Amino acid sequence: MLDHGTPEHAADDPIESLRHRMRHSAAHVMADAVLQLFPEAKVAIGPPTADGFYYDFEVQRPFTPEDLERIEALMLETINANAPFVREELNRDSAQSMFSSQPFKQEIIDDLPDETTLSIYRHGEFTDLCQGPHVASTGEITAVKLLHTAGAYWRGDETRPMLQRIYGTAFESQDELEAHLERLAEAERRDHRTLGRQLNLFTVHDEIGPGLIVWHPRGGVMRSLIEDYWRDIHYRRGYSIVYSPHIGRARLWQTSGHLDFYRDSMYAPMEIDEQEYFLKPMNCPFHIQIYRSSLRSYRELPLRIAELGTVYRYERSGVLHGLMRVRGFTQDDAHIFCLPDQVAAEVGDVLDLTFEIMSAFGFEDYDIMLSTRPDKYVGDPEMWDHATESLREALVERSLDYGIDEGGGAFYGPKIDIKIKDALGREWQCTTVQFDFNLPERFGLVYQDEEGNRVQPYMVHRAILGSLERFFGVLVEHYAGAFPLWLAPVQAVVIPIADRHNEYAEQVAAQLRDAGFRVEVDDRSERMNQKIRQAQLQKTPYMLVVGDREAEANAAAVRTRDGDNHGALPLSDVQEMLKADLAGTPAA
RNA sequence: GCCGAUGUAGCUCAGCCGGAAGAGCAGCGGUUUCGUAAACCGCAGGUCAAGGGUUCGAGUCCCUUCAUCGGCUCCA
Repeated sequence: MLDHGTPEHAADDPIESLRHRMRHSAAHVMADAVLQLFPEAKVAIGPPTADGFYYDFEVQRPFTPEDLERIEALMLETINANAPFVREELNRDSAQSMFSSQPFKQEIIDDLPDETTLSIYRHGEFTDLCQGPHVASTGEITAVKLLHTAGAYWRGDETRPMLQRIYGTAFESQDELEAHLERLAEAERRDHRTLGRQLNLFTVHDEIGPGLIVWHPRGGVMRSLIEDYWRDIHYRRGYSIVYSPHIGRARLWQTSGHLDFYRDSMYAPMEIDEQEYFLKPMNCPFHIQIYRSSLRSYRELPLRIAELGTVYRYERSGVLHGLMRVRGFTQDDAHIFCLPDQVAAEVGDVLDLTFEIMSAFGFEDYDIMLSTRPDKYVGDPEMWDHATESLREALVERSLDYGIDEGGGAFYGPKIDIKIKDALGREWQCTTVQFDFNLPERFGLVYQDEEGNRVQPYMVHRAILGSLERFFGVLVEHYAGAFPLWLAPVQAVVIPIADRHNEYAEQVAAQLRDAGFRVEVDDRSERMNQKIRQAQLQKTPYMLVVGDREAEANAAAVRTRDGDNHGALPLSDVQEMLKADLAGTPAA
């Protein structure tokens, strides 16, 4: 097999480097086991990945869970045999004959540049084309586990054969492996699709259609809190907030180029008065029409037009995933039209805004990527350079670490993508800041400069949360459904101990509601224990237990969802406690 | 779209070799009025995803479609 390059950080970190070699070696041992059980199997590639390894095979029938058990058992035998990994270099001809029965290996050999030194690694009876590196012997694969199987195209190309991939992972100790499996289990417990149902936040329905979300009252409260905060901060940062329709005539999408280049992702047109209309897959053309609604002066720029714009895109059925990948979603979209000498400051402002917003939602770790001009591009190369420089400048000015994806920009402009890291360290793509040299040209955007010349403005497209649906999904998983007080759909539930306390419970709730809190009363004829359990399961931040003693004292016994019982507090103190909890949040 | 798995009550799931559709939770009715994570009794609830086929007989076997899940590819 082929090494696809050791990640640079792996070489620096001894543990990562060991894991990398161990997993790579485990992939060999797995292929060995598969060939013993399925001698007719054709092997493809089997690299280590960020947290494990896989190997792709072409086999007569897909692997079953029982197959995985047998393969894993055989792997353990090989590991126990502690067979050394032996590297050998060889020339192209002997490699070809060695792998004469392995067509994928032959293709790999054929595609390698002539000057490449071919090498193989052996352990026991098994030999694989491979650059290495590996551990010294199979016994050094300390803790290994096969996880699941999946289909995967040969070389990721859907016109090539579908292979069967087996995923597994390996660690330097059994403890580390178990910790990893525990992280996977924790991720499953946090799954926003499960929590979304349990906490009654949203659902998807067969009857409505795949990838289309309905937000329930509790999810709806949270969404409006997010939107309110978003609007407020955008107004304060000099954005104008607009609204645009969900459909537009074919001509608009013709001009924008979407019909030529994006049609596969658009919902089919509807015909009205012999005119074709399309559901919008993007908001840009509408914002551009706003820009074009008058002749713009340089004095008006920068013009920042923002919208929580709902778009519809046809996503292939196999890629839909809860809220993370849907067909109808709302982008927190904005388009900034500006002068050349405003570009750097505008980009910087977007970055600052991003970090402020993300931090409000508890995200503090980022992975930033700058993508530069690809081979095929539109627009003036000088404007490209200026734009790319301004992106870089904004990053450097803020001393931000960032990677560079050379040539990874869109055909219409360079961009910065920001991934946020959640509580489990998983990365989510949300924020994107992209220059666009295509649409201003297509729509003939201009402004009039000091000398009366009509000049094309710079256009920056940006979304910070990305889509409200995806961001909400990330938020659910980040907090595991235990939202901070300012976002919690129900901030406190009042729990009367017996029915005779219902009336007082309502008074408590009414007082807190007057103070602006979202409070419910659990007046079911159930025991207090049941009500507390329910509130815990709903991850309600505050439980206010009221019985005879509290009613007497105009108080409530405060329990927080971490299980702490704070005892009976006067209602005024309860309010203070909640207010203190809101300090430093957008609701403060 | 492709590979594989799955689809049974509102939810989570059992249902063996084809032979009378089940449980827990939720819901509803009643009893209970309780001090920090599940009171008790009862009732109701199903075109077994949809459509077709095989069979004396299909939740169970076969085909098609739809959806979901794990991936591939793509992406906010």
